[in-house]
Amino acid sequence: MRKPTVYDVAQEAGVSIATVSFAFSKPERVKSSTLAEVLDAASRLGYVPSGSARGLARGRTRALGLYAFDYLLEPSGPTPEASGAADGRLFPLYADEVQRGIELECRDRGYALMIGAGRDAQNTSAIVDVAGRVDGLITFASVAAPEALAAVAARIPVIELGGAEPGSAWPSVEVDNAGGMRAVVDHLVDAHGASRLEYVGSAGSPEMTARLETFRALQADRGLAATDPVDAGSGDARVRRAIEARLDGGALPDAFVCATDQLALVVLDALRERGVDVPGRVAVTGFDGILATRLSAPTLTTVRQPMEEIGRRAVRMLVGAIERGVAPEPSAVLPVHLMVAGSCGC
Amino acid sequence: MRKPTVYDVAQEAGVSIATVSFAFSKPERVKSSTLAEVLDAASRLGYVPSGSARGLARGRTRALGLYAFDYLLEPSGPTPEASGAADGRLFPLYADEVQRGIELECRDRGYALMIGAGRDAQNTSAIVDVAGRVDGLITFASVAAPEALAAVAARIPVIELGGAEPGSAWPSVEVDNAGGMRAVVDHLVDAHGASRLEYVGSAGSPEMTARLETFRALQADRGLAATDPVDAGSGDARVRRAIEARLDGGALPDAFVCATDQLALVVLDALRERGVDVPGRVAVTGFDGILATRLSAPTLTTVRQPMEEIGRRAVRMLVGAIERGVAPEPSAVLPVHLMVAGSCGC
DNA sequence: TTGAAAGCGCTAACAG
DNA sequence: CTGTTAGCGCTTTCAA
Repeated sequence: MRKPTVYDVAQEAGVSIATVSFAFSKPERVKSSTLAEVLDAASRLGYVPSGSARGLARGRTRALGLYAFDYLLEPSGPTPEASGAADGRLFPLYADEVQRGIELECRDRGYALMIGAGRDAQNTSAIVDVAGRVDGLITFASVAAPEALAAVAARIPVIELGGAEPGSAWPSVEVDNAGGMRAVVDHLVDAHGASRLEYVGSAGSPEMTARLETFRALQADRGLAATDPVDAGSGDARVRRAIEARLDGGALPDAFVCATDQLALVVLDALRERGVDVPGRVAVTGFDGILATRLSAPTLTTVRQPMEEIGRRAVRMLVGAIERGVAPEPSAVLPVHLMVAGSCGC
Repeated sequence: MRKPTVYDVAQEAGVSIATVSFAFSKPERVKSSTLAEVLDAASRLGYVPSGSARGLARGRTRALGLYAFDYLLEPSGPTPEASGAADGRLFPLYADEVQRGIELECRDRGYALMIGAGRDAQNTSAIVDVAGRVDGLITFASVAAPEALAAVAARIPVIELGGAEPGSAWPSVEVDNAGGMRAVVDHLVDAHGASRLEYVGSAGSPEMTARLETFRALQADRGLAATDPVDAGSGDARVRRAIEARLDGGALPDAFVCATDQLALVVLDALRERGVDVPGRVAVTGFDGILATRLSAPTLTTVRQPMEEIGRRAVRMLVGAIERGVAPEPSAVLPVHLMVAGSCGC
């Protein structure tokens, strides 16, 4: 007597399977006495409707998918030294905050959230696998192979967080990276008189590219000396080495403008190890506004993204498209805010 | 030409649907040239297999479910005053850390995770809804109606985090609440000579009950004066009021032993508002070991639970049961560690 | 208001 | 190695 189905419930209640189905999906269409009998029979049997069968028959699942980073490949968060604690990922990072927004909005809209993550970033089958189970998919920029995403986007609405490649058939939710970078550079130059700025970061996603390009354009616009960006690569080692090199060569800029908070925290830590005063001798800025920036010493001047709202917005766009049966609305660009703190000299 | 199916792919590749199916599920059983043709046809068409159909036919979904708290009903985290910041849920809480462990282990095991949360805690249909879509379900203690859980547990393996009611047909993953509470009380009494201890917390879940009962038993065993627990209820107001009352009456205990870190942070904050020195005039202890305890002033002495491991263990138990087709192994009890910090006087 | 019956897209015997 | 053929459990016209 395993796994009772509509047939079992129907038999138990002395009705047809159609009535059982109606009893659950459109209770108002069933005579109330019949309804009661069906519900009673169902609970007596411990009936649990099959989501798969329902999804197949309906053609919709009322679930959204999130294809996330492969955590293990991610940096483990602010370095222990920088955060003063021994564990790995102590503070919530950008992706965690965004995911939280997604979870909340899904709950609000009555959708379940299916989280999938492949072991290797460009794994086509993993993303297709989660796509096959949901009515709409959210993915972080540049974690899925574009061809796989294209196939998925042809079937269900897709939203890429942090900017889709230009020309993509699906929209994105991103922030005003250029505006944020401009606010940082303007502040550094206008309020603190900095002129030699060095960028720390690397390309790899539309967001990172936008930040770097904007930084370069600003240097040019303002007639500041162009500088080679410190390529962060993956892991902290390269950044630390680059900082060491600057120190040994005696060539410290007025400020390190970092592409992310995590990088900025590494820079801060590398500088502290060498006893370099921040912001006295060099300023440091971040980008994202994760919690750890408020707890570092000095606190980190950064650009705060509305992370929870990014997630919520993506869900709203998806649900709107799904329920109206249309393509999702065009990409959204959310505003950012400069948060001045100790690391720039304020 | 919407949503290509196995039939479309089969036609495009000139084979039968069975071959298409095999090409995806058991590639080694298909001649490699045929396999190539099928895969090629599939990608040409942008084929995305239907998870619903697959789940229905296979009888398994390779997804696990997590029925979470309804976040909005939750306290919004350490109070802003206590954490010194303006936002709501700034720090990851117990449930967040556990969820993280679940996500990681699911990813490691190749399972997708389906997250569901009802608007009202005892909502039977919401949990049954997620249960119908997955091969195994994890839920936090006391968030789901026992009858609903029982029905679900009769179909798929279920694990309750934080202790199932005695006599439940499903296992739980919990921690050594008694041992943790004993460590706290022993430390307070033996290392700090405290004798008048007041408990802050309330019942409501097996874990909370275990902590309170142990506290009482310890008071009795050690011949300490029995005290009425401060019933925390929901929200901080009652706790704050209780603290006020103690202060106004001049009757401060030697220590407030709190059932959770969040409560302890509220107590800490209420005491600070009144200028009461902690630990000078009264000690305070928590339970859980969330991040915020390391950042409060003073830092909080607490009992650290292996939160990530709790989540991981639950997933492992579930997957083991699913893949071996047996009932899950019996409940697991994980160890805890006393973390002495500033709030007890150390 | 209820029932009969035709799928939804895929898997897995079982044949060939 | 590949094709035929039943289902898997539910929804949803269309009739009654």
